[in-house]
Amino acid sequence: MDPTGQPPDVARAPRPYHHGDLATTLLDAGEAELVDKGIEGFSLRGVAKRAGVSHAAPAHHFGDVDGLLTALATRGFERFLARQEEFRRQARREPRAQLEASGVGYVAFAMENPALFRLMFGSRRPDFASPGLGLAAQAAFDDLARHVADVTGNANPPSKDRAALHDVAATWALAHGLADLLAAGRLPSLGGLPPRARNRAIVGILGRAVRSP
Amino acid sequence: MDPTGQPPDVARAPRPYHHGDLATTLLDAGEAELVDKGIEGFSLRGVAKRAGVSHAAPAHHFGDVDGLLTALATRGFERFLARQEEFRRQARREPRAQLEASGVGYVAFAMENPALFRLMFGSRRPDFASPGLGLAAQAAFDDLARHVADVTGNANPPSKDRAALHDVAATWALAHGLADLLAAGRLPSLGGLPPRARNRAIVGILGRAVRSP
DNA sequence: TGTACATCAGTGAACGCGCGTTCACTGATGTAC
DNA sequence: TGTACATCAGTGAACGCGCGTTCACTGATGTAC
Repeated sequence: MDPTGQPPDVARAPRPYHHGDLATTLLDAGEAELVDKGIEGFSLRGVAKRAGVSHAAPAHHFGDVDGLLTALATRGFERFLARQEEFRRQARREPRAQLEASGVGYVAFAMENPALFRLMFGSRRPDFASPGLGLAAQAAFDDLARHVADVTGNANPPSKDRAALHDVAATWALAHGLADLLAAGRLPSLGGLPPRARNRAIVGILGRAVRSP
Repeated sequence: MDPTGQPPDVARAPRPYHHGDLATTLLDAGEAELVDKGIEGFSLRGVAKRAGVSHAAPAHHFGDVDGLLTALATRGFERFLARQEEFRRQARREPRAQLEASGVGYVAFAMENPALFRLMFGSRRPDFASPGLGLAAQAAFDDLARHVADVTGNANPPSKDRAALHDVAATWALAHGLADLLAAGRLPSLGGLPPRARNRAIVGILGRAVRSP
C-alpha cells in the first residue's frame, strides 16, 4: 500500500492544465487497458480514466477509438521489431544465429505482450490501410524475409520464387504459431519451462523451418 | 434479389410458437454474427435478431452471452476435428500422408472459418474451463499429437520426453501459424494460390516439422 | 518589455444508442390418471 | 378418450449501464508587432 494513502497513479501535485505528453500517456494507458480488458472490453473512456484525464481528451490526439487502436498497433509493431533486434544484438553474427535470434524475439514479444500481440495479429479493428500501421507491419515482414534469405542464400523475392516463398512462409509460420500458442497459454509443457530452457527449445524447433544451402 | 421480395431469412408461413430446434438455429446465427461483426461486435441481441426470435429467447438455451460463445467454440472444435478427418480419409494410410492431411485440414478449416477460428484460439470470452469446451479442445490436441507420434515412432508423452515435445510443438506451431496467418489474410502470396497449388505448398512446408525415424 | 490575439489542449455536461439481463406473461407440449 | 396440471419455450416491456461522440467552454501557450 502506498504510504500516502493515495492511489499510485494519481499525481500528488495539482496537475497543470496542459499535460505535456498526453499522447504517449494515452498509449501506455491503452496498453494497460488491453491487458486488463482484452480487445473485446477495450473502451476509450476506460483509457482516459487510466490516464487521469477527461474522456473527451483522447479525441484531440487520436480522433476516435479506432484511431487509438491503430496507433497502439503501430507502436506494437515497432516494439516487436525492436525486441527482435535486441535478441540479434546478443547473438553471433552468423546468418543462422541471427535468424534464430529473430525467432526467439518474435516469440518473446508475444509472451511478454499477449494482448498487444492479439491486437496486431488477431483483430480487425486497427486500420491496416493507414500508412503508419501498414508500413510498420510490412517492415516486420520484410525484416524476417531478409534474415531468411541470408540463411538460404536465395535472394529472389518470395512472390516470384517458389522456394523462397516456402522458406519464408515456413519460418514465419513456425515463429508465429509458437508465439500465438504460447501467448494464449496453449503448449504449457513448452511455455512452462524456465526461460533459458524454453529459448533453447524454441531455437531447436525454429531450426526445422529452413536449411542452410 | 429474392423474387418474392421478402428477406430470405424471414419465414413465409407464420412460425409456430415453439421453434423446434432453436439451439441449433442460434448457433448458426451466432456463427453468422461472428463472420459479420467479429468477436468484438458480437451481441446476443444481434444473434436473436438473425434467428428471428425475441432477444430473451437465447437465455433459455445458453444462459448468457458467454454461454453461447462457449457453445460456439465447442462446436467449432468438433468441426475442426471433423474437417481434418475428412482430409485424412482422402489420403493414403501411411502415417506421413495422414499427418500431412491433418495439417492441410487444420489450415483449411481456419481459412474457411476465420472468425470462428479466432474465437477458438484468440479470445478469452469462451469458458475454456467448462467441461464441454475443455474436452473438445483437448481432443483436437491429442489427435494431432497421436498422428505426430505415428510418424516419428516415438510413443512417449510430450510432457515427459523432450524430443516428443519438440516434434509435436513444431508440427502444431507450423500448422497453427500457417492457419492463423492465412486466415488473417497475411501471406497473400501463399493464400492467393489456387486451392490445389496452395495445398501442395502447405504439405511441402508442413513436412519440415518432423522427420520420419 | 508589453500587449493583443490566435491556437492549442483539456473539461464536463449532454445526447442518443445498443447492450445484457430480469420479469411477469402466455402459448404449446407432455404426462398422470 | 378426456381432463387437469406441470413444465417448457418464447414474448415483449422495462431496467440500468457504459459506451462513443458532440459541444460550448476555459485555461494555457505561442506569436506578431
